[in-house]
Amino acid sequence: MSKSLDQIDLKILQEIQDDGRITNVELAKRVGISPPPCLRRVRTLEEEGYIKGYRGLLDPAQLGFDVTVFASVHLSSQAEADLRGFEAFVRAEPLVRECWMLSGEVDFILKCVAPDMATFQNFVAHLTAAPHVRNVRTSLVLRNSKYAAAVPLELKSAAT
Amino acid sequence: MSKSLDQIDLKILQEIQDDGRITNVELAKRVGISPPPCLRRVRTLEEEGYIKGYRGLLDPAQLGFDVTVFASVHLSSQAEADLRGFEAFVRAEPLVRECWMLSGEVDFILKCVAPDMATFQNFVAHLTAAPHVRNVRTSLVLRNSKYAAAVPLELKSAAT
DNA sequence: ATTGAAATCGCGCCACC
DNA sequence: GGTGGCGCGATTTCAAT
Repeated sequence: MSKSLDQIDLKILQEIQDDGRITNVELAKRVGISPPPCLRRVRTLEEEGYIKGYRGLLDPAQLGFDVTVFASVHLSSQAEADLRGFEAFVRAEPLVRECWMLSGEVDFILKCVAPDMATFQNFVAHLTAAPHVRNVRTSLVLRNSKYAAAVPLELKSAAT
Repeated sequence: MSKSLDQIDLKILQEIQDDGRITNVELAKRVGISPPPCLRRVRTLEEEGYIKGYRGLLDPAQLGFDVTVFASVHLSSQAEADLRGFEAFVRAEPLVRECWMLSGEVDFILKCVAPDMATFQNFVAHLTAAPHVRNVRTSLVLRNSKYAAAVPLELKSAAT
């Protein structure tokens, strides 16, 4: 299915990660090939799963979502079925934007976004009452210091 | 600068957040207006800062970045200058993809991505030695349970 | 087998109503 | 907010290496 990527593929991924709306013509110019093979490479990268999708980045604060909170959740059970149950719960909760299962003392970390504190507190009440939730610790985000794209491709560009 | 958004604007933002490469023609069809005014709205939303950019989403695991870690960092100083200094440090570190300043007992939470554990551990050594870093606690991500777009616009679509 | 060149087709984007 | 139209980019076909 997926073979090795050459330098051109890596450059394509880097450009697309940086600007999801770059035109194929411009992309081809930047990576040093002509548009048709460039487009074929992009399609292949999409099909093979390197590119999972494209998103517009919205500004939560400007849209009235002033409250961002990280929540650490500890469950009373680590049985796979219970973990799956908790994942289903957070997937159904619009306020939860990201959920990561962790090793160590905390089982899950949630990134939550809400229009105001009251809405968030109401959600925390639901969260605390969810099955097998033993402990919830929340930390309010004061400000975002860095928000880079998901993959540090520059670490790989150097390698062959 | 920014006024209130109507239902059409919200629908546009939702579609763009979901698919950053949607064509203007398709977008116009979905929100129920013709392409030219639709494009004008998008440009306005971009200029006013509701849309901050567009990104392709890459799959870290498929690209050989198998290690995702959340790091909690506690500083020995909360002076603004020292906070800014720490922010400058993480912005220069490719492994750090996100950094959030928090209220409560932890000062910062970092989302880090690395190709392997050795690379990450090497980074932690640098991090621990950074100015005013008192304490670092790391949690390895076992799996990602949810990764939604940044803003839960569906919470606002209902409102007028 | 993969690239690049040419040609077609649809979209982005500007005019104006 | 809608209509019309021009030019560019996306996409396919095909020749060439």
